[in-house]
Amino acid sequence: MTEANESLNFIEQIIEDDLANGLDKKQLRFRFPPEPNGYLHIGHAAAICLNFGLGQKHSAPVNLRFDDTNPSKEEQEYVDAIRRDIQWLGFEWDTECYSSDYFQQMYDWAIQLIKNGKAYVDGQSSELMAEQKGTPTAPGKDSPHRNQSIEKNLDLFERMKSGALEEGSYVLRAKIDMGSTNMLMRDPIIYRIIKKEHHRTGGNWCIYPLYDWAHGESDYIEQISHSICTLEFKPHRELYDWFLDQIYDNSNLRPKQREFARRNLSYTIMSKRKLLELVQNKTVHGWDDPRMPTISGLRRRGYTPESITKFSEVSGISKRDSVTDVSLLEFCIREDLNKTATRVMGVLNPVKLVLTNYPEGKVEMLQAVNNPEDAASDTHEVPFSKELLIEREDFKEEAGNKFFRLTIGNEVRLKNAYIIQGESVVKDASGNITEIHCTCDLDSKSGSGTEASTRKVKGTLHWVSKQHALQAEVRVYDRLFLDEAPDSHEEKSFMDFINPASLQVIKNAYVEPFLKDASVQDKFQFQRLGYFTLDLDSSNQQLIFNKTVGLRDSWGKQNTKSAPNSSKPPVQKGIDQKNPLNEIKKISKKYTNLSGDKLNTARTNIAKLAEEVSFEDIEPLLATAAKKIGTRIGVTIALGVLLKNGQQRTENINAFIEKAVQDANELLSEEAKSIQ
RNA sequence: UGCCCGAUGGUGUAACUGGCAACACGUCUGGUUUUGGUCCAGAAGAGUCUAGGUUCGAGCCCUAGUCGGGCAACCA
Repeated sequence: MTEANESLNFIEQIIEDDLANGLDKKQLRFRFPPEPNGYLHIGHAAAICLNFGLGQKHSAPVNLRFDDTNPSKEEQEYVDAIRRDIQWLGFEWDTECYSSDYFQQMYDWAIQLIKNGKAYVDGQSSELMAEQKGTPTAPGKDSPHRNQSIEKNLDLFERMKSGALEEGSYVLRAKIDMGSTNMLMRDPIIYRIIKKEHHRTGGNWCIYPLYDWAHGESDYIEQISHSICTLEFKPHRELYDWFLDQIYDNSNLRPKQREFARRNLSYTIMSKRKLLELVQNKTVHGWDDPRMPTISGLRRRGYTPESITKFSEVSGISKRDSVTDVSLLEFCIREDLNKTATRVMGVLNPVKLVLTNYPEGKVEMLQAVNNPEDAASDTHEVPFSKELLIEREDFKEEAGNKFFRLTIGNEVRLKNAYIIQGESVVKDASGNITEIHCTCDLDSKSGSGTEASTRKVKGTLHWVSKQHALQAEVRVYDRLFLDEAPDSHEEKSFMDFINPASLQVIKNAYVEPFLKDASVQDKFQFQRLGYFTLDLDSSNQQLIFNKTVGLRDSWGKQNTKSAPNSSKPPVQKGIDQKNPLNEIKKISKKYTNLSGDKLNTARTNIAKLAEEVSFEDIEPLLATAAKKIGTRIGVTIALGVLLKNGQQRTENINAFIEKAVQDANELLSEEAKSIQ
């Protein structure tokens, strides 16, 4: 069961309450109900972790149910992708279900509804029905077919089912209340005719139930105790319950629907429809493009299941709409990969470095620790030679002393190797550096234990041996959108905010030969750069890495001038509240909650602030409601200061003080007496 | 001019169900470090949308308002 003081989110609380009120914990059962019309994304991960997490916590089964009631949008490809993603996240479902498996049962219940006079067939146009539906502020009008005979309804419904009627010509509607304040209760449609192959039932049916009819009834059939969905379904709950009322049998468990807020991530979108658009218009290369917020995109990018479940955990569950900063997700993957990723060296933007005093043709194999965070980790060998490649940004001919890298005349350490000193550069005709010449302190080899090897130098650079390095392609990703909430702008489309530089392909990066045998999805830390994952486009001939996420970079941060992805400066929203009167009010409001030192401090602060206010400021506060003790005390203290500074006593003041003196609150009356 | 949700540091969540607002991310210092990473130590940052009310005491309860979101698909 739960730990004593662990705080529960409101969904867990509801379950605890139900259990406390007599629900048998053996009856707990949850479900995750995706529609197979797209890939799962990081927002779904929240729902997956919630439902499966609840299952784990209570040892209760969780069904995976495909909500496949609309054959015009759903495909087997999506079913497969969804199954794969959930399994990859590490969750196991109890039963794999399909709403389509219940079509017959739902149909039978629909007949029952008709026979009970609770449903009717309507043959009006959708335009006409929409018109009759009214608006949120105006009630609807009854359909002319609302009261036609049960026999006629049965007959028409049978003809809908048999395929005798045209697609779109007739629907079955529940007979509820066209005047309801809830639009969903205004005789909602239960069945429509769709003459299209279904991915599971093929051509068996040409009528398909709508969400509201299918979902709750599926929950009931599966005996789901808690049907958890997102907030936009809140108004559906009334209908969910109404439908259940029609078919519910006392001997069964009655599911309940509860809603939580969907999770949004900054700088991306979470709508399956819009993600599909990105795929179809080729903005990205597919649902699993590493820039996509899909589970499969994140996986390909290099995110681990642990990082995603951790993200869901720390993000929490609530009922208010919010946008979680993508930096939290990045923190989660760095945290995981820091502990697990093998450290290697790779140079993305190479420049040649020659060690002038290192013997021509000599090759040394140096030892590199695989992961300093893991004491049990092994080492691997890295070849070292006279000609190396280093990162172009790691060298400047001259630089200030804040630059901890290579300059002419300065010493730096080559990671796992020697300390070197910059001597000279070779440039091409246009002045670009083509070679950097250095001398190497041959006594300073890492791990040799010599005095030279333990010398402190200002910086450490990563490098690869030019003749041994493997050429590799590296794909560097930036956020897909330039706006924090790209689909929140009414006047603009999310497409207007596409980041044109979201993908940078580096064709000629060089990595150490150790990576020759890396397999797809292997994750590495390229030291000083970030975490990289071998992409599935790799072959024996060509290594291709995805940059999963960079290392935290306090140096880069100082140097980038407010690029689009730098956070905005803190807003000084308190500035106009800093006026002394407001401060006094603020402090006063809480005055009676304080005691001891805090009380004294508050009193001193009010008195100090009072020096800066005039009686005109204070005067309106003399009328403060009797109950606002704190404010009255604050006013009294301030008044004391003003009087001391020569403020004339007025009738108002005297009346205020007199009333305060007589107040039951001691703090107040004492304060008032002192200035009486 | 309807109904239903929601409102706590920059962001996301807490607050033992009414007892002097906590955690994480982010930001900023300092220390350690053969990764400007990690790790360690510390700091700044909200008085809980507003106004009334109930209470000895309100972020939690009540009332009204403000702001944000949802609701008029034969989508889910």
